[in-house]
Amino acid sequence: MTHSGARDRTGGRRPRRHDPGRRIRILDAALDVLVERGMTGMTHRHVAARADVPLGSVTYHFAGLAELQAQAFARFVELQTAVFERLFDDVGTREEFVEVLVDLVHASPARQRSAVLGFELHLAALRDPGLRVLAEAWTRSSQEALARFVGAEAAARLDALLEGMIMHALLATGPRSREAARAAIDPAVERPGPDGFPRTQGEHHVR
Amino acid sequence: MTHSGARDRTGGRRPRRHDPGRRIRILDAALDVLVERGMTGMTHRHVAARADVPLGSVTYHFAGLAELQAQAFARFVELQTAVFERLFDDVGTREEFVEVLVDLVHASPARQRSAVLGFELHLAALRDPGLRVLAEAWTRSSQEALARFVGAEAAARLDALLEGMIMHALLATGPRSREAARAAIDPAVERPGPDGFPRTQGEHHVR
Amino acid sequence: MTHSGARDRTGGRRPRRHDPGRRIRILDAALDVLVERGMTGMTHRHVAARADVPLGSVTYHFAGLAELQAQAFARFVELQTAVFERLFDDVGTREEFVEVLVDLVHASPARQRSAVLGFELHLAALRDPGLRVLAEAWTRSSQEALARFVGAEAAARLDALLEGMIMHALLATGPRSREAARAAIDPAVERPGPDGFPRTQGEHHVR
Amino acid sequence: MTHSGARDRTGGRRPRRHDPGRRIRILDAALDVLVERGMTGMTHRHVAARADVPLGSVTYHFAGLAELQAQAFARFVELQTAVFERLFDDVGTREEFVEVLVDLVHASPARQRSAVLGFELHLAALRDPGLRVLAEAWTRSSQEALARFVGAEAAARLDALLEGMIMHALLATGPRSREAARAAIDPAVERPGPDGFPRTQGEHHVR
DNA sequence: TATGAATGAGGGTTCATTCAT
DNA sequence: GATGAATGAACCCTCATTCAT
Repeated sequence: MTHSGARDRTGGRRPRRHDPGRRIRILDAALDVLVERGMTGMTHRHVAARADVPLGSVTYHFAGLAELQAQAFARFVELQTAVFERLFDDVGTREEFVEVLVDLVHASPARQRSAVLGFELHLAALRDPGLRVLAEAWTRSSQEALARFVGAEAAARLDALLEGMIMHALLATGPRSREAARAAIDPAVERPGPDGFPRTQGEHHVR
Repeated sequence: MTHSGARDRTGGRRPRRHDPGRRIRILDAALDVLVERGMTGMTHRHVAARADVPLGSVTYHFAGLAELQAQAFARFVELQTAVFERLFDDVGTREEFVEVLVDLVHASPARQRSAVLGFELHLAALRDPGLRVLAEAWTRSSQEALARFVGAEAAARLDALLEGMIMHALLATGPRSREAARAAIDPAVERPGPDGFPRTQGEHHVR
Repeated sequence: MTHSGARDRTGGRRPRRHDPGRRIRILDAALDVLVERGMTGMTHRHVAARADVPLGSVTYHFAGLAELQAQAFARFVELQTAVFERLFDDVGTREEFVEVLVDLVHASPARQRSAVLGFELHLAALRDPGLRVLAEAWTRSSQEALARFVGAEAAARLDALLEGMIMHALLATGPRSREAARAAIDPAVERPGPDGFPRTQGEHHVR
Repeated sequence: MTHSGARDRTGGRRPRRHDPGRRIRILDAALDVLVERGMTGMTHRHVAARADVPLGSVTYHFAGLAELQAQAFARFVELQTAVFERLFDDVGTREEFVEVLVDLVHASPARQRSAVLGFELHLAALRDPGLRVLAEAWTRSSQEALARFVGAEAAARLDALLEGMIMHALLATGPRSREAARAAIDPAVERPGPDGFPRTQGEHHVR
């Protein structure tokens, strides 16, 4: 098995001559499949069916399954980074910051989707170095977004706490109370120093 | 063509000796495979090869792949619960408790293994209600172990934090510093009340 | 494949030491399975499940699947011959004879069962000479039973007609009218000669 | 282990040329297998071997074994209907008609083949409603062909008689005498009415 | 004696991938 | 450029049969 010329796993978009939307549609379909059936179910055929394109179209646009997966994860990280950034756009006070984080761990369908994809990425990255850079990029961007409001170390801690809480929330049968979530998150958010809140203003152009 | 149009299957030739304990060995092999190749690689063949038994032996002992997976996860939860319990056997002070938790998030190979299995279980449970009860049992037993030293709510928070940190540690390329880990964990462990530490003494026989 | 010592396909009952009923129960279960799932479904396991005996019990009492099938068919022929004989026990007149035959082609559940088994035997016998003697025995006994009332040639014709009608009746969706059946059968039954009806009296001890 | 934990299937190497007509060849091979090995032997692998195509080719062209069987039976009915029609093309008199029918029950190899297929279809249809319509179509077309020469009720009777005789002929060890067959068939064919023979003239374009 | 354990063949099916069109 | 046909590996699973108990 020669890996059949997949570039560096995330690059190399290849054809794109016309109908450029099709490539994106396939990637989004791949993420849908990933959410619903897991890595095990991520096959050319399932993706093609989901994207409503012929089977050949998937193999045509992507050099192999591994590349399709890598690019799908890349798209996920890209989209998710933007979403995560925007999440804090209206945050002005510490209370608002905490409130957004509490929302974060509550499993709306959209949240659920991205959480599942994130965990799939994490697990896949454990065994595929090519995906590892994506996972790290995602973690870094998350922590950078948090670091607009708390210190770097606190951001890392907070990120870990949120990740664990989200995982627990995913599996919880009954809806978790916001109060419990807030009680967990609030202490992990630093009190604002004399320099106000948020800590750092300005540049948060991720990537 | 033989004497009849009947199914011409000829039976096996060399049945191996009676081998009690084979079931368990298959389950352990299944967990090994799960760690190394993920859910995607968890096939009858890989498991059989890992356990060094014929393919038919795996299908003989387990009614289907789903049952093999479920029982493998069940064995993981059972083993891990005991391990987790024992982790705190020698803990007498708050400092020792924190130290054990810091160890926990540092990725020794054994830790890494159980962490990966735990995350795989979490993800699999999302799509399989039958596994959900196992995942919940695992979470509950973890939190109960922690709750010997901190309150129930704190235990839940601590568990989430640890889970997130372990996942981050799994993916981190360089080794994390113990100090950073301690700085994250320590504040999440309640100060002992007037009733000393640990909170609850005595019986922690997990069943 | 050496046929593993099956006697002459129909003989050789083998153990019968105690619980002699079990062997019969297995054969009857085999016929049940044959009716419901066809030759394709006639497996040791299905038969064992149907007879409610352990799998090993089936392989123990029968030297191989072919022998089980052969003996099951033998039992069918034996039972069916007796049933067919008895069918005409109360027949005294030509009209009664025709009426019994009309009943015969009407698919009561019991009829349906034996018809299916008969056709399965026919088809299986095409490819297995060992079964062919059974099929011939069955045909012969049927025609002999009929020949108590009509001539030998007429019996053969009548038998063929009945067989074809039964097959058609099996597949017919709606219930066939008795009149149509009688209209087909009646002309195929000879008018009684001056020697009365039935033609031959006495010995019909089928063995 | 390669670059990833992904499914490590390597694709095929030497796709053969585009081969229209392969579908049909597979269906014909399936019928051959059905004749020789019965329903029990009708497997993807046997059919593939018979058609001299790779296993994957059979599963590619047919969504499942059931569909392969259904389409094979459909092809049989289609072909056989045409053959049966043509059988009577040169029939002008009642005697010729009877003679053709007598031929019919005599087991030439080609006859044998279609007879076996027909009986297999009958039996399979008993357990598969999807095949039932095919069996009915076949029966109907047979009777319609006969009904060109005799009345509808007589056609049904004649069809049943022929079917039974063919089955008996299939199993008979020695060749049956034509006279016996004629003696059975002739009385079942109506005497031509005043309108001559055949009853209906002209167009017998089946479908 | 009777039965569960064990095994390798083979069952239907899905799949990544290649190639001709 | 884009796609269906084609293929062989591997998938899960069932099976007849043998053997130890």
